[in-house]
Amino acid sequence: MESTNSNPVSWGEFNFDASKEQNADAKVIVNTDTNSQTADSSAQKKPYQGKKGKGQSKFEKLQEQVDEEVRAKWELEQNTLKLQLIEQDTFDWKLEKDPTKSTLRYVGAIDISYSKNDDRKAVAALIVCEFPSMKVLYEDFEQETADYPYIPGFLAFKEVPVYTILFNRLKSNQPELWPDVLLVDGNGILHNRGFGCASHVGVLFDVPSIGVGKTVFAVDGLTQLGVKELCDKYLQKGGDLIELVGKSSKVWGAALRSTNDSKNPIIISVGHRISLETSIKVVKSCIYKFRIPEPIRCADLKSRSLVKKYYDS
DNA sequence: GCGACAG
DNA sequence: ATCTTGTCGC
Repeated sequence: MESTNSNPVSWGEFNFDASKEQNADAKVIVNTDTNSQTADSSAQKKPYQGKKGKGQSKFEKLQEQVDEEVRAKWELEQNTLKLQLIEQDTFDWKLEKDPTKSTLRYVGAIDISYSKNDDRKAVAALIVCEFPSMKVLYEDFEQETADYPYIPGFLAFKEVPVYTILFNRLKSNQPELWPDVLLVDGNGILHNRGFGCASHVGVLFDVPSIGVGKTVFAVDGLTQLGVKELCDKYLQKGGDLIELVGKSSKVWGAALRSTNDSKNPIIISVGHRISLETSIKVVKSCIYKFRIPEPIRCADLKSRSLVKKYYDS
């Protein structure tokens, strides 16, 4: 009867079993240091390797921080999980009042902030807000030491471990607050393999999810600058939203000018079990007075203040 | 082949 | 992601 979320969750060579976390009051920090840096682990992982040549681009340097083997494994993992991806509304709630359906009630959000002194030290936060009041009903956070640096195209593999802990704790402590929809900082299907962090998290935890980014991930001809130009042109006409259509004519997401005076748009893409149309509605409804949707902003503020408190003070 | 790449 | 200074607006 636990088919919704398997526990423990495993990906790649790792296993995370947050069910071990007994001291699970929300708003209580539990330090789960899963990586004991034993000198002789069988690991062939080479995180945070130093750079090599000097003629390399930033991108090459990033890419070389994990083995070919690891990247191949990650791509396989993404392509496998992608088989479960659903890009349409698969839930029984509506944003509007509807006698035959329930109303959207819980909007979740996750975010991670990193130490300025140590790339690996971070604090992740999980927030659940009541919709549409945006009142915070639940907040939890977790310190972590990341196994890998940020690799474009593989963001999920850096962030999912700590999210797993947070979601398992939510499930065991306050299952009634399980989010109807989850906002993830990062992209959903707007990704070079069509399976960004938001989709990854959505499939893994079987929750409708939406990717909300602050910049454009270049794919299928879409670029930060190109979208920027389109937005400027479109905004002159008074619009607040443009679809992100790639050279292949595929619609990858949408750029939304979320507030009247925001210079840059936010990038919305389908995560899992939701359509782009509904994703846009949800995100718009979660904008309070800032460019970033309130739940994500709360998670961001929370994790940012804690990472400062625990690592940079 | 080269360049471009969420957080 | 993180670091910066000032500046505009409620």
